[in-house]
Parts: sequence; C-alpha cells; structure tokens
Amino acid sequence: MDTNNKPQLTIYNSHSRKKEAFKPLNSPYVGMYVCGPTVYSDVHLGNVRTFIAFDVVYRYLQYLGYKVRYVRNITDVGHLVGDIDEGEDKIAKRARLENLEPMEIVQKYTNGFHDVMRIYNAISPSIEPQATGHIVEQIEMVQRILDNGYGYEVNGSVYFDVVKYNEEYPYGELSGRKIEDLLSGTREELEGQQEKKNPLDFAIWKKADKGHIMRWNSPWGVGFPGWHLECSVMSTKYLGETFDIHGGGMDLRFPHHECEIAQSVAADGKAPVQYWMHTNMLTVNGTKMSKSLNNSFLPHELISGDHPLLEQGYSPMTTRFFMLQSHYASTLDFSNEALQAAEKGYQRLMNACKALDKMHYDGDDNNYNQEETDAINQLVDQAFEHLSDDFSTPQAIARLFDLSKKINSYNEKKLDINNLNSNTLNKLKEAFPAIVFDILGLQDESASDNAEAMDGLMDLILDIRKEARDKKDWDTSDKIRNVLNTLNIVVKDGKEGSSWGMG
RNA sequence: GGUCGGAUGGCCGAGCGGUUAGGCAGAGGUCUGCAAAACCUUGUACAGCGGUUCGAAUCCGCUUCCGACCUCCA
Repeated sequence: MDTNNKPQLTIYNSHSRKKEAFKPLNSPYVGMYVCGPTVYSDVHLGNVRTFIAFDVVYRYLQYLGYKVRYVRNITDVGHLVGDIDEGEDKIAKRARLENLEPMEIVQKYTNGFHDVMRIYNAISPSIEPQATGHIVEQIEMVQRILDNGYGYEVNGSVYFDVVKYNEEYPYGELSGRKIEDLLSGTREELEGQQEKKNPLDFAIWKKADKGHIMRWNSPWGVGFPGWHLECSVMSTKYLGETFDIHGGGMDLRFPHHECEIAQSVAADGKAPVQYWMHTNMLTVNGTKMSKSLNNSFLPHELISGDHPLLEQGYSPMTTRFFMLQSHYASTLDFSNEALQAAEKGYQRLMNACKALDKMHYDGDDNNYNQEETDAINQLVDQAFEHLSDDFSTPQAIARLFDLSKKINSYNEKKLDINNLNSNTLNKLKEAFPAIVFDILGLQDESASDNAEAMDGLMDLILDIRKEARDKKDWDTSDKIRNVLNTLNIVVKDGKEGSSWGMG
C-alpha cells in the first residue's frame, strides 16, 4: 500500500499534549519502543489491552508502508516490590516463593506472556530484549551519567541526582510535574532513604545485599540495575539516541518514563523520544484493573468464564474487538454486558467479511450508479481517515459497520452490487478485509485448519437439506438444522439459498 | 494534600462549536414453511448551575460525583 494514498497520520503526543502530524526521523524507517511486562507473574487483561493497542499501531504503520522496528522489552531484573528503592526484586521474590531459579521464573512467565500474545493475535516485536541481557550496557550508561555529573555513588549504589539534573534540564515535563511540587509532596519518613540526597532521586544501580540472588559485578561493587535504566539502555541500543515512538501504559508515565528521559538526556545529551504514546487503563466497575486490587482477570479465566465476576467465557477475538471499540487513550470499563455486546458485534463483522468475499459481481463500468459508488468510496476513505487520526479504531469500526449494512444488502439483493463500478468494488474488497484482519488484527475464529473439508461437508449437508425443503419435507430440513445447532452451527436461509456460520 | 483526567440515551462507547457516530438491548415492519440472519423505521442523551456565542454535549467559570498518578503495576 502506498503511503501517499492515505491520509496524513496524526498522533496524540502525550509529551506536548497535542495531536501532531507523524513525521518519522528517518522515513520510511520508524523506531518504536513499548514497555513490556515484568515477568514475575501472569499478565492480566489490562496488560493485554496495552499490547493490543500497540499491535494495531504497529500494524497500521506497516500498512502505511513504513518499515518499523518494534522493540518491546522483557523486564527480568530490577523491578522492585514496594517502595521504589528499598523493596525486594520482584523476580527474586517470586523465585524464593516458588523455590525456583530467578531465570526459571523469567522463562515461565515469558512463555506465558508469549502464549497470551499469540492467542490475542498480536504480532511479535522485531526485537524483544531482556534487561539481564544488557547488564554491560546498563553499567556503561550509569558510568556516562556519573561522568556527566548527574549521578552519585553511595555505599555501592548509584543514584540519579534529580535536583542537579533539573538545574540544566526540565524534569517533569512529560508528566506535567514541577520539581517543587514533587519535593514538597513526596512522602517522608520512608525507611532507608538516608542514602539519597533527595527523596526524588532514584537508583540507577543498586547494591545487592548478601541475600539478594540476582547480582552482577560492577565498578561500584556487586549489584543490579535500577528498573528505569533498562528501557533507556535498550531503546538507545536498538533504536538510537533519538527515535520515533515510545509507548506504554498511562501508569508508567511517572515516574518510569520521566526517569527514562532524564537518564537519556543525562547520559547522551539528547531527548530520546519524538512521540510519547500512553494507553489508558482497563477498569472494572470504574476502578483500575490491577493485580493488587484483586479485580484483574487472567486471559484464560476470561476465555473459560471461570471467574466469579464473569457470566460466561469470551473468546480472544471478542475481547480484542471489545478493546478496539474504545480509543486506546480512554479508560475502558469491563462488564459482562459490554462483552456480550462486543461478541455479537464481532460476529456481525465476520459475517460481513464472509459475505463480501463470496460476492459475485457482474457490473458494467459504463453503466453504474454514481451515488451508490460515491457512498461506498466515502465510507472506505473515512475509515482510513479515522485510523490516521490517532488510530481511532472505534470510529473506523463504526464505518465498518456502515459498510457491513451495505454488504449485507448487496448479499440479500436488497441493493444491487452491479450498481458499483469495478474500481469501487475492488477497493471495497481490498480495504474491508485489510482493515478487519491486517490492521485491527482480528481473526475469524470459526475458520479452522479443516476449513476446506468443513466447507465441502456443509455444502453437501445444505444441499441435502435443500432437496428436503424443495419437497416441503420440513421434518427432515428442521432436523438437519436442529442437529447442526447443537453443534453450534447456525443455518441461515436466504433468498439465494442457505448459508451457515458458527454460532 | 499535590498534579492530571473523566462524567454522553437501558448498557458499552465515539464525537469536542452548527451536520445520523457505531455496537448491543427495546419497539414496529419487511423477508421466511417456521426459525435464525439480514434489511427498513423508531424512542429516551450529553452530571448540575451560570457565562461566552447567531448557535454548546463540545469553549469559560463554579458546584457535585468518579478515577489515575504522586509507592509496584500496561
């Protein structure tokens, strides 16, 4: 697809708080970094929402013709439980609890994460670096920060000097905070803050106590890297000192992303990111879905329906569709009613895809209906305009439903497909599935590996049923339909014969 | 307490100065052997109070609720 044919992409930059035209530093190449999970336990649906949102970003950028290098990290060290610089490492804690090697924990939950991403049809990133694989680079960055005077060593730990940094550069711009407010607002009296010159400072290298099982040698003694550091290091390594898009959940905006900016600027003197994108939270009854609040669903619970808050199971594509019906930057509230509505809507979209695919056209380019043709063209164009407007999937989906109405009408001969000229029909036939499958990343869940055999079988069965119906043998025809129903196959009788779909 | 963001019809969810969002559910109709699907028609909306404007769900102010971040979370 030629980029020039599509509307100019705009992205809401949460740094400038404005929508901006997307101009890659090095078009057609685009560098995108998304903060991945900390693999100390199962990912939950809130995580999934963020990664699905960026999956669509990735897919759409590619559709527009960009060559995207998509980097999404795996955090496997440095992320602490509890207070920012004094808690236990999350991975280490889990390892202790499960009596496993830290790297076993990492492997286990990384595998689980990948499984979930596959189930929700998210494309794998181009590079998926792990923090423990970049200890050397992290040490080097700590050294650069020290060399430039923005860090200080105390007792084998190295801290980032936020106040010093703020004298030269604005700290807090991304999250809209002022350092004075932060200084006065920071909770005092936290244990073990004595090492830091200021409560705002954060660890970039942390001394490992005797009991700490994750530890590496460094110029400052045995320790491990601070959590914020890995993203700065790995984005720089794979995307350069300045790159195009950095994404992540809203809850990472402060302090994580703010610290990333400070680290990169302090180490290399450059603002690392052109466009910051933040996805909003998935909520349950209006409250953020979060592991610590015990209101989070695991993907397999959602699929099976095996959770006190769930009335039934919801398929991965129902969920994906549900999430894309809201904008990534809005909170999305999770409820059975909403999921059930999404299930039907998703089904409707899939039906339209199938109908469009089977459409027979016998039109004449010298004799077509201008109005009808314009209407289709306009809807298709609008869908792309919406996608280009900060990835507005909800609005694009609304156009898809408008088109579905048209497609169904053609299918049922309530409108005549031959009223379209061939260009428009081709455009529709190309764009509709492209948006549904390639860009939104939906899949037809009724399609199976045995699709061909299934199609043949169903053709045969429906053919037999047709013979019965022609003879007004309703007993036989209803029996076929009823038994198929019990197999979750729905038969639909239309003017042009019967069709079937998975119920 | 500080900073920021929300409140849209039965539910979800777009829109962010003038034009139908859309989906689901509801009502009526068409089609059908019946059913399903599909198509057509259709209702109740923008938290409250003021203000700006020819015109506001959309801008401004105040009020009331809710949430996020400031501790780990996508």
